[in-house]
Amino acid sequence: MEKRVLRADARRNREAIVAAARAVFDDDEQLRFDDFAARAGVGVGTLYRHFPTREALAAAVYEGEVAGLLEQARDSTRSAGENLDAFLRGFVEYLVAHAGLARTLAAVVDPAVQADRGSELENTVADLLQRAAADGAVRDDVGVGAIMIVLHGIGSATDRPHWAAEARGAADLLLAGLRTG
Amino acid sequence: MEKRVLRADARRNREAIVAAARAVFDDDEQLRFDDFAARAGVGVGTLYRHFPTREALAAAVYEGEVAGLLEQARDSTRSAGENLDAFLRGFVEYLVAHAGLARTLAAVVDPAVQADRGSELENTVADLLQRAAADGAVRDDVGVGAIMIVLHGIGSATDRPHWAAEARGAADLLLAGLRTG
DNA sequence: GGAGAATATGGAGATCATCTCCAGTTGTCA
DNA sequence: TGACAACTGGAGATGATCTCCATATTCTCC
Repeated sequence: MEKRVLRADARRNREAIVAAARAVFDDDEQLRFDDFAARAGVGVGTLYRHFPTREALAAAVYEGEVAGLLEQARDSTRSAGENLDAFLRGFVEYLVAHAGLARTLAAVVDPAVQADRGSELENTVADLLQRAAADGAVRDDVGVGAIMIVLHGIGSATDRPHWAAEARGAADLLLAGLRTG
Repeated sequence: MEKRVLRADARRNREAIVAAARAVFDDDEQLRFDDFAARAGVGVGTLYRHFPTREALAAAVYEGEVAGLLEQARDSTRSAGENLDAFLRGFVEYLVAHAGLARTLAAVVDPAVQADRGSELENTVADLLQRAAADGAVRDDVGVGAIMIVLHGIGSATDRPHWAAEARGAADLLLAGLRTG
C-alpha cells in the first residue's frame, strides 16, 4: 500500500486517466493501450508511469467502482441475512447494468491480485457472510472464496446470449445454497 | 461444422500441434504463439493455417479434453440426480487436477463461442439437469446457463491461493442450491 | 517570491509478438 | 508415373507495447 504523496499535476493526470478509462470500458470500446493516454490528454510515458500494465489500469477503475457499492453494504435496519442477500443481488444488478465495464474488468483483473491484497470487495463479503452465519441465517461451513468464485463467474460471462437472466439465476442458486442447513 | 477431409500430412500436423499445445497448457508454460509451431515441429504458417488464433487452438484442446469427461457422464446404474451430482463434482476434480490447463482454457476460450455452438459440455449438463429435474431431484426453475456460469467461475479462479478448496466449496453451494425446493 | 531540488511530463523510436504471403514440397488419384 | 491440388515453412511486413531522457512543472525553504 503506497504512501507517497503525488505532486498536484501527477494526481491530476492520474485521475484524468482513470476517468477516461472508465468511460472507455463502460462503452466497451476496444482501444490500443497507448490510446488511453490520448483520451486522457496525456503522453504515453505518463500513462505507463502511472499504470505499467492494462491490468493495473483496470484495477484502478475497479477499485473506484467497487467503493461505491460497498457503501450501501451495511444497513443497520436489516438483519445480517438480509444484508448479505441484498448486497449480492445488488452487486449482480450493478454488473448487469454495466456490462461493458464488467466484461473488461473480468477479462483483465487477475483474481489472484484481488485475493492477495484482500480486496475490499472480498473483505466486505467475508464480513457480511460471517455475520449472517453467526445469526444462523446461512450455513457456517462456506468460505468467502466460494462466493467470490461465483461472482467472478457472473462477471466474466457477459458475452453469453441471455447473460442477465443467467446471472440472476446463478445468484439465486448461490443464495439458495447458502441457506441450506 | 467442417466436413472437409484433410490430407494425411495436414492431419498429422494438426494433431501434432494440438498435442504439443495440450502439453504446454498443462505445464502452464507461457509461450509466444509462434513457438507452438516450433514445439510441434512445424512452420509458423502451418500453425496459422490450422489455428488462426490462440483461441482456436485452445478451443481444439478444450474439445479433446471435454470429450473424455462427457463419456462418463451418464451411468445407467445411478439415478438422474446422482448423475448430475457426480458429473459436476467430477468436472471440478478434473479442473483441480489440471490447473494449468484450466487456467489457459478459461483465460482463452470465449464463453460466447461455447454458448453459440451449444458446446457439448453445455448440452450434456443441460440434459443431466433436465433429467434430474424431471425426477424431482432438483428444482426445475434453473437454466443451464446459471450452472455454466458457476463452472466458468471455478475454471477461471485457478490463481487464488486456496483454489482447490474454494472450487469444491463453490460446487457444494451450487449443488445445495439446486436441491432447494 | 525566487532559487534550487525533487518530481513529473511527453512522444520519438526501439523492441518484439503476431500474422501474411508465396515459392517450393508432398500427397492423391487416375 | 504424371499432373494437379493440397499443404508447408519461414522471411519479413505490420503494428502494438514500452523505454528513455531532455524538458517542464511543482514543491520547499529562506
